[in-house]
Amino acid sequence: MSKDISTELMSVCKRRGYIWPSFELYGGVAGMFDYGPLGTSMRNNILEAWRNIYKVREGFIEIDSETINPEDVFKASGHVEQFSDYMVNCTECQLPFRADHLVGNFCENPDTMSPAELEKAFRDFNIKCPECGGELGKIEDFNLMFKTTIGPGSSRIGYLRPETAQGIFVNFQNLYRYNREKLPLGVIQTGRGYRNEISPRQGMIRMREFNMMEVELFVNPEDKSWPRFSEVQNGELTLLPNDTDKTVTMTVAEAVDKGVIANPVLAYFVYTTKQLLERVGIDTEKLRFRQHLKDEMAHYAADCWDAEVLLSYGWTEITGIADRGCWDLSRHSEFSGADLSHFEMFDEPKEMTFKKVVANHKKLGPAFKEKAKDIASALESETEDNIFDNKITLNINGERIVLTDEYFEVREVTEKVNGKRVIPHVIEPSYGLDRIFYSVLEHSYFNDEKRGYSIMKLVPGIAPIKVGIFPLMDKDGLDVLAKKIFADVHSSETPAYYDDSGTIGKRYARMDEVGTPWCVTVDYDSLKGPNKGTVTIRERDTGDQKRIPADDVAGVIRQLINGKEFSTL
RNA sequence: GCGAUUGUAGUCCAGCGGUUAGGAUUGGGGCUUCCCAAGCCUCCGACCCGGGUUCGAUUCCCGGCAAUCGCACCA
Repeated sequence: MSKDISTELMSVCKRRGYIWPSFELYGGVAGMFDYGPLGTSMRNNILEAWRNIYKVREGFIEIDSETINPEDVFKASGHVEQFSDYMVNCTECQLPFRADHLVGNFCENPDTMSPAELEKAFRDFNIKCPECGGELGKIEDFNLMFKTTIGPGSSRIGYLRPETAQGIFVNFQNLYRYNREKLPLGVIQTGRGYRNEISPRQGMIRMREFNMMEVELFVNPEDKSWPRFSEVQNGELTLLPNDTDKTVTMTVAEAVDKGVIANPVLAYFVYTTKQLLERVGIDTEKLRFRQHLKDEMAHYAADCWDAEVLLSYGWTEITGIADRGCWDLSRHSEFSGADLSHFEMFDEPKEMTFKKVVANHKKLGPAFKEKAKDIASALESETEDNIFDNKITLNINGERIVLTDEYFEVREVTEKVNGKRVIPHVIEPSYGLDRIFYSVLEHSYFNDEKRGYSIMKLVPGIAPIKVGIFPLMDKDGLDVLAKKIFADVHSSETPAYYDDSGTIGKRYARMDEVGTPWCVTVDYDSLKGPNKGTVTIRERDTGDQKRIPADDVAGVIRQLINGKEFSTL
């Protein structure tokens, strides 16, 4: 496939109302696109297909959180550190470098230095380009998050979220309680994310403001099975594991058994992703799952697979499916101080016998007065190991207090333990909606030499318009019947398009170009003769026509959308 | 961010230091029993933005913005 395809396709998309580059009136802004009427419909259809799988089939719960987040969230998530680098370009060879890395051998804590300090260090230590020895240019702040302030003044820093995931993590306690404190807990969210890309390229593939469909599945770290795994175990996957450079085809069960994919739940959602992409019209011949390379994987990720599709731009990531371990919840727990763990009940309570330090309140009270309460609670968290010479040394609000054994006793107790606390692990299938949208268009786009124009072979479920309805001529009562059918179809909640302009061929062509799967035409036979009361229905991809009763159009279209074969009409 | 190429109706392309800026196609209206972009008539629609040179710039020069490609970055 040549580069021209994307140019041609974007031209059709712009002309027909799928996609418009944003702000063209004012010269345009790179990496930003608006969805036109047809694009908006199709995008909603893809989103609905995704919801049908995750919300309906899997029973996950959906939320909608803020796009502007306070700085704390991204400090915890690591984005503040990870997305903010000082960069410097060599003035000779133009290669960019992390400024803090260059001064690493000369300065303490280079990552805390300001741009001015870094530039001073370049001069002081005579640091040159490590590649060619050229002079280094001026330092630039390289922040991929859009920064803003919340409220008046500039004290409260906020960022536009670079992913929707954090909105789920910061709501973990609410979600966990909503789910009645049970795992697995599947949560989904769609919405926009923002990254101030340095150099957006490849049209809709790298956007500065983009739409995501994210799933965060919280599971017990010790149980990465999945109840419906058996339903997909024989499904085939095209995989590109990170220890080889060629793709292998194997079943889901094989991938897990051979340890290619780390665990069943991850494998299940890799296959789910294939199901979704196929359903919305991705050509599975041009789909593969590539495992992240060891050094490419985030340090916390246990395993990560990207769904990649072959586009005119080359293999392009459109979905990432990662086992993020306990990283996200641990970080938010650490930064917020909140308990984000799950209480895992044992199958049967365990009797555990251990030695416990018990405070003697009767003695403590009179001896320590108002300090007694703090001392007692500190005592009870002590263990036998800290008793030396029958004494325990405590640190109460900075004061060192030594207690003899008249103030406590060590008792052997037997307690029933019902379970333990664990930090859930996160399985994250994260879908780039705009990339999927574009990929569907590219995989559906065919330049039909015979017809002399392009066809968009969208799957019916995704097509923004399901049926075009035309009177052969805009007179003689043909228009009356056509308008009635149009109203019928709309009454059955099926998007249709009425067209009475120009010649019939032109109207078919228009519908083919935007991907409408069927067209219905009212002709003179519809009004009189043996075919009275029937109309023609035409299939987009073949051009084949059948006659069906005019009254049945709405019903037939619904059947066709639901998968009935056109040839059986 | 660097380099190369480019920027004219919705789309594709032509052109020029002084033009009513040209064509094709799309789009609107009309005619035609009109089933695969048929034909005829008719109408609407553009020189990316800002400076400079010049009597005069859509055209030449500089800068910006945007696009395509390569490098880098990002995932």
